[in-house]
Amino acid sequence: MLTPADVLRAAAEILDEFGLADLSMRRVAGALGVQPSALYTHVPDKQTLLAGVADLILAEVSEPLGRWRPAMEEWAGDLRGVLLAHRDAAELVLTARGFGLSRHDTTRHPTTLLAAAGLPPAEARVAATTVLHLVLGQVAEQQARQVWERFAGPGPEDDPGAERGFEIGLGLLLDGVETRL
Amino acid sequence: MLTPADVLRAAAEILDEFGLADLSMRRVAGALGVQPSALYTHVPDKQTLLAGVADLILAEVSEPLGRWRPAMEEWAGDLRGVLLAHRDAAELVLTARGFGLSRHDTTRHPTTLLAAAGLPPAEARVAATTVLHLVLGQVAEQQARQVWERFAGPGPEDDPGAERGFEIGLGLLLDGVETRL
DNA sequence: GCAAAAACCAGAACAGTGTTCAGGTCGAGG
DNA sequence: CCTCGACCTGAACACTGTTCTGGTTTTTGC
Repeated sequence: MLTPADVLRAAAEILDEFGLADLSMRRVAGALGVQPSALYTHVPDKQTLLAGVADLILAEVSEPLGRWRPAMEEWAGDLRGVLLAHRDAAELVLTARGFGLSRHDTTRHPTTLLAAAGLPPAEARVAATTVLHLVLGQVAEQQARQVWERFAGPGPEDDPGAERGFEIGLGLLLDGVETRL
Repeated sequence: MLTPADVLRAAAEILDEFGLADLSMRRVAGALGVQPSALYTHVPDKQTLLAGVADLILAEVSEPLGRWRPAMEEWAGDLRGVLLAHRDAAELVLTARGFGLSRHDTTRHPTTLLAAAGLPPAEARVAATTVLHLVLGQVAEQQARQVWERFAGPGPEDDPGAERGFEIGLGLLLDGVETRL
């Protein structure tokens, strides 16, 4: 017998192994040894399935405490690491947020972190989502390059310039936050 | 007789009118009074078509000059306005950048702007792409909400909070740039 | 001017997609 | 016991992007 959690897990494994483009309902069904139509007893449609997988991934990022700046740096770095650890994760999260049926409130923790540091609530919320967009944008671009390199690339070079760029961009934004305190 | 520009224009019109989800090759062909297979004489595949439409949209944003900060604010605001003027434009540009076959170098102008202001070239490039990601992320989220509101929403409320959030986020980032000068 | 080549388009087809629907099987509740 | 509901199969629908065969038209080379 199948459960919604089984379907989610199977979809997440297919995502990691074959990527978002090859994540079809038929493939998920095949991995579970079942007919495609059987999935719809546990999942309303593909969009909510994808949103569930996105939430599953986002649940992996930790919620560090302490002084606001190192905590924010750690949170952003952890988010980046989690996204990079799953194939096409950034694009998935972006589109899942687009569907609007993601249960995971990604900006909750960083918002409280910045608000506790003394930033006005409205600015804290905006700053948190800005950090999120920065990370999502950078990782999406990096993973898109990885897709392209899967066709013609020589090997999986880790591209340290990407991490350096991430740190610089995040530093700029957090410096801007610091002027507001 | 058809030209590649005709196909691009038709695709752009369908995007504005029906959205990215309904932008199919068959629909573009239908709008041009032609069979779907006829498109492939002028366009190699759908991905490059979408990239071309994205470039068409991005070509609309102006390249203001002058003191770096107001110029950056104007550029970012113009980019946001152009993206908001075309349905699903943010998602389109994000995925088109993902394909990597977009001819338009979106960050060229803001990078030179910041470099001319005295920012080190590496930081200038990163800061420019960070602003781009900020705008793309915010607009993508806003347009995703618009898609959802097309089903259940009462009317197209313009949501001034989104523009306010954009200004705050951009201000934070540019303040961070200012500390680097 | 004429033959050869290229460009252009129609129509059918292929393999695949998400989703729905009519049956059938099986375990739990009244 | 027997019904009801959950669960799954298998077939089907309406699409999608793309390719191939063929025919027509235009351009090119001599």
